[in-house]
Amino acid sequence: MGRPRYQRRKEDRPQEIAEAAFAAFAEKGFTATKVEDVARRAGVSKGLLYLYFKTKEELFKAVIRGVVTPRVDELTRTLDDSELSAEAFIRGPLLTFLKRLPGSPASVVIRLMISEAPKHPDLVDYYWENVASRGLGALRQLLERGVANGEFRESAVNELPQLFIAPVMMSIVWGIVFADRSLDTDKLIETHVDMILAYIRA
Amino acid sequence: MGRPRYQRRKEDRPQEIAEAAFAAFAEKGFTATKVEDVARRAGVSKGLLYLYFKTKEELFKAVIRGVVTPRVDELTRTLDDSELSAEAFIRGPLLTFLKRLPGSPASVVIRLMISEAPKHPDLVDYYWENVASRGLGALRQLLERGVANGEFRESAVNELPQLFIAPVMMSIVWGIVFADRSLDTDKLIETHVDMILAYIRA
Amino acid sequence: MGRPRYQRRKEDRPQEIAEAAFAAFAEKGFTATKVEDVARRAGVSKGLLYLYFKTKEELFKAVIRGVVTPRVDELTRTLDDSELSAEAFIRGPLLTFLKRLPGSPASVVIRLMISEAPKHPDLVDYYWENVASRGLGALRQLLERGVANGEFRESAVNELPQLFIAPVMMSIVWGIVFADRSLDTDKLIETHVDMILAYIRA
Amino acid sequence: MGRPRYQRRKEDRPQEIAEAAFAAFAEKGFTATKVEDVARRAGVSKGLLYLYFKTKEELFKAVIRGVVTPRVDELTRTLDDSELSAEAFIRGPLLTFLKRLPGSPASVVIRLMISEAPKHPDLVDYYWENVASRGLGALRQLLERGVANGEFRESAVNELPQLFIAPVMMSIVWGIVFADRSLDTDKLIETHVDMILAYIRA
DNA sequence: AATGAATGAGTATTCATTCAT
DNA sequence: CATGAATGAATACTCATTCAT
Repeated sequence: MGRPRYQRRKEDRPQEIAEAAFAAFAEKGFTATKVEDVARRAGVSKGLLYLYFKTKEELFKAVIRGVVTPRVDELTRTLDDSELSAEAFIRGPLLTFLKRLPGSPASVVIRLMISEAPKHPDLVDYYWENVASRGLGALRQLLERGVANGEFRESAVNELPQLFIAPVMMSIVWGIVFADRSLDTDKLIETHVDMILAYIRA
Repeated sequence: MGRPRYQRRKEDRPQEIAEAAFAAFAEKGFTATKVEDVARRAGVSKGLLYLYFKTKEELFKAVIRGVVTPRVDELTRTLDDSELSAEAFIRGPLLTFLKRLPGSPASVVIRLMISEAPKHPDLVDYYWENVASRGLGALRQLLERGVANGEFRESAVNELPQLFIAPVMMSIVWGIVFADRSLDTDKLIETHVDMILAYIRA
Repeated sequence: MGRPRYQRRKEDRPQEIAEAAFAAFAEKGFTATKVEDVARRAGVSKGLLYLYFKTKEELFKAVIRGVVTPRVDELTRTLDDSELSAEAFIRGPLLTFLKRLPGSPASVVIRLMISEAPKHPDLVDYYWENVASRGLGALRQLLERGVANGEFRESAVNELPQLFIAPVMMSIVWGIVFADRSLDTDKLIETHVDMILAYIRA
Repeated sequence: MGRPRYQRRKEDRPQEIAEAAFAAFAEKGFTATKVEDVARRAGVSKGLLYLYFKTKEELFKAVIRGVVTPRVDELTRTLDDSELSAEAFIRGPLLTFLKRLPGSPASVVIRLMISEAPKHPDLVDYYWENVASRGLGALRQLLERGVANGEFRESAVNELPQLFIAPVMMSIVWGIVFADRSLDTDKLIETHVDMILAYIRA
């Protein structure tokens, strides 16, 4: 009450609010989350929230961007840096990355995108440009590298990098809908990657 | 104006209303759909809607059931009837069935389930019992038949029939989020099935 | 269902509906009673009810009149017929009559009048003319007879026949509000009458 | 128009709203009063009303409590303080108190209790504990004091303190139903008290 | 005469947003 | 900057009443 936590500076405020909002959206979804709850969670008044975010929608978009951008940067950085063979990269860093997704904030973002996409076309645009097309592009590049150095044969998989994502999406959706009815997510993804590699190996 | 204000059509009403509701939910989701809109779409007054469905939630559940039940019945009937080898069945009727899903009402149901699951646990239960577990059970049976008559080797796929569904889910989610940014859904599913068969063939 | 009960004749219908309405009003009050419930209770369709009573209000008024009229007639007849001395009459038939009121339909009518009076001035007029003023007039007459033949002294009671009714009203209101928290109604009324007689005896 | 649309007055609001609500309930009863009307009367928006009272029912209960509590406190205080003989007390402060009731807010509360009792059992409980049983208890005590110091004889009145209230209730009900058809309330109550005293004097 | 399907005005309640302080 | 009191548009649901059959 009396003491501000962490000697708060005004620069942190938007970030703090966005985090609170993310947590709230993760729990209840966008529509069901009340602006007041977000403010309370952030330890801030409603008025102040509106000082930084013009509307609830603005807040939503900011939150999505805030979560998504660093994550995609991480992915592309990983891909760029790698010195491994394509297969070794897929079995190593990529597999690790994919297996992490279902339990990560990314899964929350996907849930939010699925629920809200129809009402937020500009958010979809943003997501497309900054996440989907970049991610798929990176995957495509990886596959092409594999073909170029004789590891992989040409195949339809080259044009459908979504195939890599499919079991991740399956796991995420399963988690959203069936929460408690457990599915061995790791095994699903591993088997899937194994299968792809068997299929495209030269 | 042109039409009579009063139109007795007791038998058809529930069905008509449910169809209008399905269309509305498909467009805007459950929460964003106003009961009044559903009524208008059905060419009916709000009051009449409430005569047949006690609450908006009841209506929702009825709609889901109405879409889901016949579809699942179709699936299990298809599986039961078949005289084909497991692989022939997968490449034939099953592939056809899977390829149809992304453009079908099923995809709407899945979107609704994803958005509303957290608020409708009983609906999830219903969906689990009548769709998910039955569908997965049928797939598992099919794979076991393949193993039994020497077509398939024992493998992880047997325990993860979700792998069959993954590209369908991917396609559906893609369609929800990216609507217009086309994805060759058929090819995705075909390639995926091809890949699975190559993987599990004895 | 198939057989009409009691070989119903159309002449009885309004009466039957009114009785059903009275029962419903007694249970839930006027506002809380749905026209549909009345119709169901009467074993009749809503449409037919509206054939006999133009509005719910009409029905209400008819019901009040139907209950009230015969009861008042009984009272005035009792008073007119009597050959007894005033005190004997009071201790006998009148006391009996008063003690019966709290458990009788009259008490329902009073509850309804209290709740609905502000919205039904014409009903109040009817009630005043046919019940209150006639009843009070009869009581006044009785008291005057007692004075005339030397039983009672002149006193304020003559001008306030409401004093006779007071404990009855008290009992009725108590019953409405406290239903289960019992009050010995009979004793209350007896004591009260005893007290009055002691007070006015010459 | 003239007044500012915004008027911060946190402390007073609940009180102001409760008063407006009391006035509205007094005029039209609970059910017939629209929340919007209460808000308008209080010069406040619907939303603000709901900030202070969670539901219309809550508001109702708060109003009843607000009116009832001070009045009962006044009564019990009066009784406790008195140094008078029982009869002097009855003819003095008690008579004054009783004569005031029919024109006071208490009468509104009683009307509301009569109309709403069946739907608000918890309100009845509250009323019983805080008004009825306390009031009757005080009266009983007073009568016992009179008996103890030889002023009064033992009589049924001791167990039926409701007898004191009867003409007050009669007056209140008369006022509710017949509003304009005047009744000399004061005289009714005075005569009644006179009568009781004559009856129980030792 | 009799039915009950159909209507739609009416009402409690919620919540994003504003603005006096 | 910061607050949270205040606003009011939006929405699910009810029920007296009508009218095609």
